[in-house]
Amino acid sequence: MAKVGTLSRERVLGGAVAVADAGGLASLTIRSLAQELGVKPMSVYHHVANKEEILDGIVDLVFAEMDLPRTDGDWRTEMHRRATSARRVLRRHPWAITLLHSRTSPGPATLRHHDAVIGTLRAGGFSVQLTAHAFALIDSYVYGFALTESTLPIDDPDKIAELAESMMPAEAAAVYPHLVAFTAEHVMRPGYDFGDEFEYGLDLILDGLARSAG
Amino acid sequence: MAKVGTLSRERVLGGAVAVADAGGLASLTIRSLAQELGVKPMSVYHHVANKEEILDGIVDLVFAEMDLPRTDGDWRTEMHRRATSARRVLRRHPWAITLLHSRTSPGPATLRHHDAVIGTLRAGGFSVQLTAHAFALIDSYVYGFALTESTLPIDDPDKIAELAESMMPAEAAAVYPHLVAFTAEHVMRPGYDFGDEFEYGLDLILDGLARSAG
DNA sequence: CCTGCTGCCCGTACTTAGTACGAGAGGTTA
DNA sequence: TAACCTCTCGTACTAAGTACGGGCAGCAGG
Repeated sequence: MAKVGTLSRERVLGGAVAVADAGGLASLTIRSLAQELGVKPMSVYHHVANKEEILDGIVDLVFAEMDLPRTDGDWRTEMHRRATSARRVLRRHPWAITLLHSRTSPGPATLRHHDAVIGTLRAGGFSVQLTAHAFALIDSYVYGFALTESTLPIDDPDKIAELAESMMPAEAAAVYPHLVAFTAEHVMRPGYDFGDEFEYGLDLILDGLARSAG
Repeated sequence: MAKVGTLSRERVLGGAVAVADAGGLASLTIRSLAQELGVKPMSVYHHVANKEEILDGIVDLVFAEMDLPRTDGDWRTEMHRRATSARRVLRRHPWAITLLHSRTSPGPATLRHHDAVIGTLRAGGFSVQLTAHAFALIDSYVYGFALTESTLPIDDPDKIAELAESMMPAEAAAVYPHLVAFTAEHVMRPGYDFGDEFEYGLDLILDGLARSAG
């Protein structure tokens, strides 16, 4: 698509994010990436060793987009802000959610992010033990929520009712009575938005942690 | 590997789970699956339409392994049991976690599972609204935790310290002070096991829900 | 007992993807 | 000007999904 100046590692990774955003992780191939960058496939390999390195690189780019909590701020405010930001970023790059966790070589932005989270909790008076609890709990929730959310046809609540209906033929009511009733009474109501659940869970978790932190 | 009798959809899906368990999702190819089943690649296609259908199928097999909550039991006990079971199953089949959420056509075991969860919450006195909250919260936590856990070199806590050390060169202490300190004070302690965090978070969440349920 | 149908298995081959190898173009330095 | 980099790309090999059609085995009806 856009071809400006020379290739570089930054342009390669930026292009990779653009391709993944546009067509999902599966559409990110060396060839599609090269086309996006206006070069031939093998040119890419002068800036990254292999595709793995591209994946590691875009994961770090995604982490870089998330707000860092401030160590000197109120822990609860900061945790809430960073969780909300993380979720927003993962909504923008749904492909990143599974990728984040399949990579084992974290980049600098990733490490900086975790450092800030731990630092904020410790500064907020959390013991090492409680920091570990909070870290695991909040992260699991945020990623898990994003993961669940990513499978829904986002940005179009109307589609959800449609989808739900197609998944639930009439016979289903006999076999899955609770699921069908729940869908009818809640999911298919106008104004339903799964994303609204995020705040509830996050607040419940932060309340629980606040109680433990004393 | 094992060749007994004729091929069938069941044997195909069972073989696919075995291959994925042994070598990860990436190792599951039509060719590797055929070899596991003792047949040639194209034979598989007489029992499933394509690879997508295999993926949908093994997701449903995984759901089938999880304990169902009992509608007539105490909601808290049942939710705890099913969350623990789900986590255990996902530990056994780590490849399933991301797969669960990339599939959009749920099978019967999947639907039955969700039906039982919703039914148990409603029977436990949860309003429709609160059921939605609880469902999203618990599931997000369980899947998110499993996702995080799946990236660790499981079943070998000693390896974790080693890994942590390799990820943290000496210079890192200056750039990521909190992360390095936390790792030294907590992660690298003998007896550390990330999996232990699961109970803490689950109890905190169930406590919070119990408070809301009144 | 033969004929033909049907279900299952497989041989062949096409397509897409990652990427090794090495050539060549252009600029830089000695 | 010659040796050297740096970057790009042409060619081609390998692995994977799977379309297409052939062949075989077992069963049904004549």
